[in-house]
Amino acid sequence: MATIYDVSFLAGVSLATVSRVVNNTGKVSDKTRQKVMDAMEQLDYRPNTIAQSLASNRSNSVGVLVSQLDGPFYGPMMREVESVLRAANKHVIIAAGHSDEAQEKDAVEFLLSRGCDALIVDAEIVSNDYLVQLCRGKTPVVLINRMVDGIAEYCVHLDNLKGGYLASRFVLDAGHRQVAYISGPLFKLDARERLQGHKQALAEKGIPFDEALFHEGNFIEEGGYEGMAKLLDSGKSFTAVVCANDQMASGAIALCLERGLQVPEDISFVGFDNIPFPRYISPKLTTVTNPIQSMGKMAANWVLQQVYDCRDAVFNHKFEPELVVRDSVAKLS
Amino acid sequence: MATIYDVSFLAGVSLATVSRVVNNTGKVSDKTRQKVMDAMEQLDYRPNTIAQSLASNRSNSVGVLVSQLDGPFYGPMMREVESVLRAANKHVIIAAGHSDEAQEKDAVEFLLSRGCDALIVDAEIVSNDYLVQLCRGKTPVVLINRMVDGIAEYCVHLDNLKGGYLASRFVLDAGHRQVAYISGPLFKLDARERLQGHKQALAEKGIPFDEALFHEGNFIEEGGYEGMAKLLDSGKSFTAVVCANDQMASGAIALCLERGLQVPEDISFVGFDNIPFPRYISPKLTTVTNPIQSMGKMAANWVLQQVYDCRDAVFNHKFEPELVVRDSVAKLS
DNA sequence: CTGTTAGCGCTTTCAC
DNA sequence: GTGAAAGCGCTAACAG
Repeated sequence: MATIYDVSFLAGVSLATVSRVVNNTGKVSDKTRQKVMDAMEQLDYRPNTIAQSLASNRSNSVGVLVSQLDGPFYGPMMREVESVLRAANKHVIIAAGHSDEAQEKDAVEFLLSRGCDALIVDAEIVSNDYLVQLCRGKTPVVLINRMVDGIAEYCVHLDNLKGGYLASRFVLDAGHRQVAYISGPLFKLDARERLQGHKQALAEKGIPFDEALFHEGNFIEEGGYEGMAKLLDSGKSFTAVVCANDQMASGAIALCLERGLQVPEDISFVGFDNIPFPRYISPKLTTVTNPIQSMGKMAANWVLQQVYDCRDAVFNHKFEPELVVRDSVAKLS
Repeated sequence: MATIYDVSFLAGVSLATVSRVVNNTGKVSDKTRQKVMDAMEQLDYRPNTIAQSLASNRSNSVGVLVSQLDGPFYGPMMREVESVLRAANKHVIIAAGHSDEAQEKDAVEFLLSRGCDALIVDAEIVSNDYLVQLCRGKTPVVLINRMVDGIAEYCVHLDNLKGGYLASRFVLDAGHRQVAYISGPLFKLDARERLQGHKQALAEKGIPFDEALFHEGNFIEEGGYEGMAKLLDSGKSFTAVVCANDQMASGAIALCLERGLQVPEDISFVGFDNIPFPRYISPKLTTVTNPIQSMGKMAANWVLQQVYDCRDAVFNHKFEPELVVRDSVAKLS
């Protein structure tokens, strides 16, 4: 692999000049530039980015921490992040936290020690204090899917409460009065917020929240499936189920179909997230959008702006969910 | 940020000694080691990985190229890759090729110039020649989902032909004789191989391949949906559809349900890949497994072994698909 | 077992 | 406009 020395020698100029044309910085005469370009071409020179990083104290890489790499949720977000960042020639280093505190912290350390110029973090477990500390650190950080007091300016998040409210409100407006709720794991903030939205919608209609119609799931299909079984077996009657995400809704619907229940004739369903798949199942799932792609893009652009001062986007902190009405809720009234 | 100098000064030892304890290489007396450890602790020293890389000519990072970051397919693979590699303290740098030749090449360049110690590549478009060239290069490469003559030892792939055969064979054995086929885009090798398996199964039963019952889709839901519409509208009759992946099968089934067709009573379906979601739709999709996770894990382990000489796994090149029988195929005979 | 000493390949003042 | 030279923080002979 040719080095900058080889190029400077071949072109008959100094190191500094080669560096200038490589980085397109400083003034270089056209003639010199051409000589350098030719030499680079001839040697198939490509800068050693490691050396660049060491010398310039910039790694040109940004670390992304998500809780999982699989599943329908983070893929679309990462897609946007990668796409924005690579267009700007920045590297994306990924790490997964797997919803485990030690792993999350470990991943952050890992990314930090890698010398990432910035971090995009979707942390589920670590404490607010830890995040505050992190944001106060030297490396710029943007937090996705989380709103932490005191560092709100680094947070990009969805109004989950409103989303939960919209979902439940829709079911209620359709005339349902006995509404079950399959929640995400309550150690996750978004799960708590969505539940809170549900309770708020209930309260507005003067319906008391009934613990017997509540199940704490895990945000994946299995959890919805099991939760639904529990709910059904409890003997409590209900005509609709609000699920804290689409994956659990799918699992729950699957169980209903297995037991010969019609959706939405016998039981209505609402989901959350608007992931791609449920559009293709029957009945099409009514749900609430979660603009995770936009959030990913926003985070990436913010990094670009803050760290590499390219572009200048307005930083939108709070994203609004919207109801997507499809076919899984029956009108009762 | 403390440097190795600070540590060596505080501990009263040389740079080399500090380096030795950091890397756990060479012999260091317990007493000295302890002094160094204390100093590191006290200074909250963390090695600068960029400098390490430059000096050791190793980046401790491996590049992963996939065609997309979203979708149900690559997530599980990346999950395994990340998990294996991070456990070994290696960084995972990702890039997406988006099924575009320029972008794929670009991504490879990108990863290479980053000084990745190895590459795990799922390239769909670039030519075999390009890949041969790449594999002959200095950086070790493992190719996923592709079998290229001459560099077979670097390939990890699925026997797609067999998979296609299994799917069609099952439908045929169930008594279906008019079988439509919704293919993946034929510029992709796996799509071609699966189709070939289909044709082989057909041939075994003495059934001629009928162009009118064939649709070239795009491996995503929309393609299945549209292909199904085309097939249905063509007026040709058929009792089963073999889809080259589950996503298209889902789209196709969705269209059937919209049109009031029963699955599998009116039309039977088989998919391919065994992605998580379709297990939760109705009817549960009969499909063929694609052990993409195992392939990811295998690739990562190979890298570990080859590049970092840890572990010693047997390198399994060819993975076998298996039929998963669920409820989407009706028995006709 | 420990220290000395060159670099790794590039950026970046500071002169000229 | 261009060049000289001093590092960036660490590894890896080599010597002792």
